[in-house]
Amino acid sequence: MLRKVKEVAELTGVSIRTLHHYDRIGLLSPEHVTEAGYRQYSERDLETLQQILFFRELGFQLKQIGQILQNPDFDRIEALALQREALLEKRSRLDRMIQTLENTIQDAKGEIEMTDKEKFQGFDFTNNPYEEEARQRWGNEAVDRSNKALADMGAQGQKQISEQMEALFRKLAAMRHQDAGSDEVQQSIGEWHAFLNSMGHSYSPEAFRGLGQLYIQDERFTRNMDKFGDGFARFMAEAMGIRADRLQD
Amino acid sequence: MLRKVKEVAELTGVSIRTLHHYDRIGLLSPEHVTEAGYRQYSERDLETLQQILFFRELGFQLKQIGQILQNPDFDRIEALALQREALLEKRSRLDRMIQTLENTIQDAKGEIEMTDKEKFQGFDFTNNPYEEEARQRWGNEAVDRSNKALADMGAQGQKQISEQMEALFRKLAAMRHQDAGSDEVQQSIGEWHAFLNSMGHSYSPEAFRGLGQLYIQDERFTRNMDKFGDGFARFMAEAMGIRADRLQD
DNA sequence: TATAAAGTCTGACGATGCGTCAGGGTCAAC
DNA sequence: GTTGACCCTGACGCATCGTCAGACTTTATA
Repeated sequence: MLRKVKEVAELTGVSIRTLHHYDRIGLLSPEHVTEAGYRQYSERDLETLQQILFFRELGFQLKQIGQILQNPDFDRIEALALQREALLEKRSRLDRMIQTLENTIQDAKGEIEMTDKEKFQGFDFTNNPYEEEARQRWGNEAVDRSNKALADMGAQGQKQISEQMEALFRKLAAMRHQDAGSDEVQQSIGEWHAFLNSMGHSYSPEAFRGLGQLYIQDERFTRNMDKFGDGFARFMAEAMGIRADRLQD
Repeated sequence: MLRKVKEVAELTGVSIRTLHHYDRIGLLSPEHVTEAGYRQYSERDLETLQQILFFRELGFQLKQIGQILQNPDFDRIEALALQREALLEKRSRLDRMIQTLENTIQDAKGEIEMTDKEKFQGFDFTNNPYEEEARQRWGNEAVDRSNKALADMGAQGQKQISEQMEALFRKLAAMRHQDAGSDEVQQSIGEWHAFLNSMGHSYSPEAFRGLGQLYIQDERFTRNMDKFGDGFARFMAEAMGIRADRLQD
């Protein structure tokens, strides 16, 4: 069943102009177009649109959304699950804001006292929902560096991503005999997490740790990583928060 | 205690550039500026910034926020209370989205079936959080007309607001012998609500009805409105949803 | 106290995500 | 075959900052 723009617009709440725009930028081109150039949206197009709207709600940029959707191993159900987590997170941020607001009201009435910091709880407007967590865990510099690296990449014409990854891995591999908990290591791990997130993966802290598990449990990963040096996979896992005492020796 | 930009930025999570911007457009100019031109934000500035961020979170445009804040009878506590309501509303929208998402996951797995409409529940991206309610109650045309009128106003140089209000009142007054529930009257009431909302007041449906109460309970209002015709205040109250049987005769 | 490092300023240009015409074609119904 | 509702493609505009660049000020360090 095919629908024209107006119908889609009414059904979904986005404007016709928005649909045009998404078509133009290649984010969502209707499956069919009549000879006269009329857009005809299929059921699948609607699914895609729904995906787009979810990601948009989460603060992703349209360009990123496009990349995510056309990624060959994009798994819709997995994405939905991730979005669910992110929305829940967003809701708790809202809850914090509401709490802040209620406190502020009492503060304004002179009933309680608030520090300035408390007055802005819940107001972090980072694009990536997990970025703030990352900041708290690893400090701002690492995240900023990583963000900047990405910005430069986008700006100056797509310096190979794998190159960046490898560089980061080599850097980490060089530290593989240090304490996995050391500041230096943790900084780089932070960069790694931020890097993954900015690639559109959006790992929550737990998911990120889960990734660490994978590095040592799935031997395809292990083998690949150990190319960077013996025991590198284990080192990474440890650095990513997998407890050493849970690793079999 | 005065703070410089960086400190404020870190405290509140907004960028320095944003602070510059808000200064430039006159939305938030720091109370003090050093001889060298360094911005110095006072405690009150921070309060204002907090207000701004709340309104921003609610989707207000900076221009509107400016108007609201500099309105002489802007009551901070009242505003905070209104914001609280709006945030709660926003949260329930989020809840609806989460619900939609969870259903979609099941739908994708083939466990349940969803209509297309259901797949987009919670995705209305109107700027004014109450606009959708207004649309449901009074239909799109009235709201659109009102929005357009405002747009024109802004565009073509500030046709006097009071003029618009009066015109609308006169139009309503002309109908004051009709049934307050008639379509025609309700349309105009819809315009009135939308008009108030777009002025930055953001009346929820209940608050709007409360306003109706005011028209007949506070004699300053009553007197003023009855200038448009005898019994106009009562007519308005009724049209705004105050039940006739609660009016003393 | 001199110098470096960190912070700040003011332009100015750019990006994002559409809104909003204008001008013109298409479709369905009567 | 005319009307009215829809649709199309430009093209411009706008809000809200991001992102330099170039220059100045303040703070920390040696």
